[in-house]
Amino acid sequence: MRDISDDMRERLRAASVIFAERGFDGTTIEALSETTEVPSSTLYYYFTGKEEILTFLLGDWLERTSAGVENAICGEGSAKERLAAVVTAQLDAMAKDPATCQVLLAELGRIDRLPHVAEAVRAAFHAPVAKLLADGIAYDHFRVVDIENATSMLYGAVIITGLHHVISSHGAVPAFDSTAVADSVMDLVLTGLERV
Amino acid sequence: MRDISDDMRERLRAASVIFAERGFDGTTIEALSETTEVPSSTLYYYFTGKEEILTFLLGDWLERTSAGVENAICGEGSAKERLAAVVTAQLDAMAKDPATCQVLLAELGRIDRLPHVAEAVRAAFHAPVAKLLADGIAYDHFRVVDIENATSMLYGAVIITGLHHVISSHGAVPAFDSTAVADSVMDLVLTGLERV
Amino acid sequence: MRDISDDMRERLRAASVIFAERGFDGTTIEALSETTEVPSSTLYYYFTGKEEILTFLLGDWLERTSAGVENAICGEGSAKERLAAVVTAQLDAMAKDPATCQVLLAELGRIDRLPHVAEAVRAAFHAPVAKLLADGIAYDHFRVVDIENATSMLYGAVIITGLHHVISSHGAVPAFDSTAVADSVMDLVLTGLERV
Amino acid sequence: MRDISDDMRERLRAASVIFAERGFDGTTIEALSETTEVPSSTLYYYFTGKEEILTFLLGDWLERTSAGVENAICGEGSAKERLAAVVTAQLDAMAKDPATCQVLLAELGRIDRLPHVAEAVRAAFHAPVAKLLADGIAYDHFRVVDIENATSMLYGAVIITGLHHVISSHGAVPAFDSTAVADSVMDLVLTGLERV
DNA sequence: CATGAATGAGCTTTCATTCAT
DNA sequence: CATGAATGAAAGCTCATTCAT
Repeated sequence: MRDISDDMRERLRAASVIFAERGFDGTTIEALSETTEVPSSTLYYYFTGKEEILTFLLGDWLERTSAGVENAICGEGSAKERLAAVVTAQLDAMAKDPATCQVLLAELGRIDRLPHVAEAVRAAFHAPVAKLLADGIAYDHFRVVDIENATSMLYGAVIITGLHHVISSHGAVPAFDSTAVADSVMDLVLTGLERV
Repeated sequence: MRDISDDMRERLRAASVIFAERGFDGTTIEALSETTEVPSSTLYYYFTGKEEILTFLLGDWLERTSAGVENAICGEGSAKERLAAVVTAQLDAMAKDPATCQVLLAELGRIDRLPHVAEAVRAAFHAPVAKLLADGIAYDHFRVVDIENATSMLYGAVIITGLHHVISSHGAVPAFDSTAVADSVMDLVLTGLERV
Repeated sequence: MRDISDDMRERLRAASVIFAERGFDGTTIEALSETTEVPSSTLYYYFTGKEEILTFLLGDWLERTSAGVENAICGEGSAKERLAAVVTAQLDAMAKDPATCQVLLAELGRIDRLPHVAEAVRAAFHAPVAKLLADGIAYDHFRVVDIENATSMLYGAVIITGLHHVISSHGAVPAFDSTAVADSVMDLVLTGLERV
Repeated sequence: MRDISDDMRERLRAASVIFAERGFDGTTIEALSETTEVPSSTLYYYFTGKEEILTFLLGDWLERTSAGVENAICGEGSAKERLAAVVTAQLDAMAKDPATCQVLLAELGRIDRLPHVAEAVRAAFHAPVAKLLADGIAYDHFRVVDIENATSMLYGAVIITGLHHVISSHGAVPAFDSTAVADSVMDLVLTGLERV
């Protein structure tokens, strides 16, 4: 993958929408070429193939997401507050770029074949949550739970709820109010369903 | 789709594995033909195409899952107990047929294009949970929460956690201990993270 | 080809229309099966294949046409009168069964590969005309012309004019007034264009 | 259809022969590819399919034929002389490119599905003849006849006679002496059969 | 005798990818 | 550096045909 000029980066944004609408295999290079107005052979000049374009788009988004999450995790506050900030950052990234987030989730099944992306997802979604759960337990703010399961559950709750709102939004940007959804998520996650 | 003989139904089971390994688009009819030992033209005799085969497999599994869930929801016990039973039934279906469940989740992004399947997923996963949440709130066993979000979260928590264990199991059947995972899920969902 | 029962013969009539509408290759056995309400494997029981069905239909029609033409040629009257009767008989056969006649002409290009049919066409169209031309010249009723060319021309004039009317008729039966068209054809053929 | 380079145009000539030998449906893209030495995917790059290749070939020939006919019709001389010139031009085009002309006639039955070609046939064959018949009648050189029928007859006489000679010639180029055949045709058409 | 079930053979079509310019 | 032109490879799909019953 060659260095991507800012202009090219800009044009490529539109490619996410095509991937989101048609899926990876349903998307032809020609379609990407038409949408981005970059000749297909030029796409090949910059990328080694369709998969690398996908990787680039996902990587770009995950990088930005990671940055936001990183920010949240390093902030002040208790584990609980920082966890809320992390979830908000994750949902915010989804709300702001619904197309890319939809692609990511649609291609979850393919992600094992894209180790670079899998690692970035781990870095942006799993790792911060796992860390804060551990911190919270260590500092006695959280109950002692199975961290592995809890991380999966939180990851699942966040992305599926986010995806639900992304799909319901039919392409609006931002797709939903990330703070409100994050509050709703955190409320359940922290307090649980049960009336005590 | 013609009537599927029992023999055919049996052979088709193997197709799920191929779909799980390679994804829908990565799976060729020829591959299904080789795996099932049914000539590709015979597959076309029974199904209109690859998509109908996928629909059949998912439908088959979702039907069985629905049956288990239906059973759980109709049982005795409080909303809380029945919710636990539902989650256990869902995770149990996943553990017992990891390949099909993996296919389903890998193709979540495509599911809008398969309305029949989308409806079956709703019937097997969303609807029962939404109903029990409403019941639990009505009978004052659960706190008042946003049912839409809570349903998405629970759905996400269950399937992503299940999927996590399915993938970790590398093809073992059953893929994981569904009761143990269900307990873990229910613990967090009912009580929440926060130490009180 | 086995003996065709009258019932079968009756049902097969409808097949001409399909051949006429879709052409030989565009017609599937399944389409013939549906139209005739004879199962495709039963068609194979009676015929060796699609081509034999076509041959049967054309042969059937050509036989009837030949019978009419034979009648005309054997009748009383001068070569001129009998030629008119032949042309009328040919056009009449076309008008009465426009579908089959359209198939015949659409498949003219294939006819060399169906020697049996080619021979029947010769018997029903060329030979009678050639014979009457020779007779007419011999009896000094006709000018001396190149019989080969004149036969082709007359054949072409008759079938193309007939086809023109068949196509214009859009499926009506009879497709046109064969006597009127025959008069028109004979007028030109006998007298020529030139004002003398 | 993309712009066809001269080289491509040259290679495509050979395709007519295949179409003539095997008919449209009997001709596979692969056969065209082998004959023209153009890879089948390249054929698809230039044409949308087999039908467009046929259309191109027929269009090419009809254009040239039309040019010759146009020339004849615009020439000096009486309607009679110009009609003879038109018929000669038509037969000459057939003699010079027997393969394409054979394809055209073999696919006459399909021509309604190729409106562009049907129109070109009309322009090259019917229209000029109809016009000259009308002219000849108007200037009192021809008897008053039904122009519609007479045009069909003349069209039929010309193409069927031409086709007869094309088939008899077994691929020789030119396939026959167009002037001689045209004379023969015109003799009959102008003077008629009847001895007066 | 007639037919439902099954399939071998093969064609059209698409597309990722290359490369000369 | 960027791209228009070209193509190899492979997939989906159709259908004529067979045969056990």
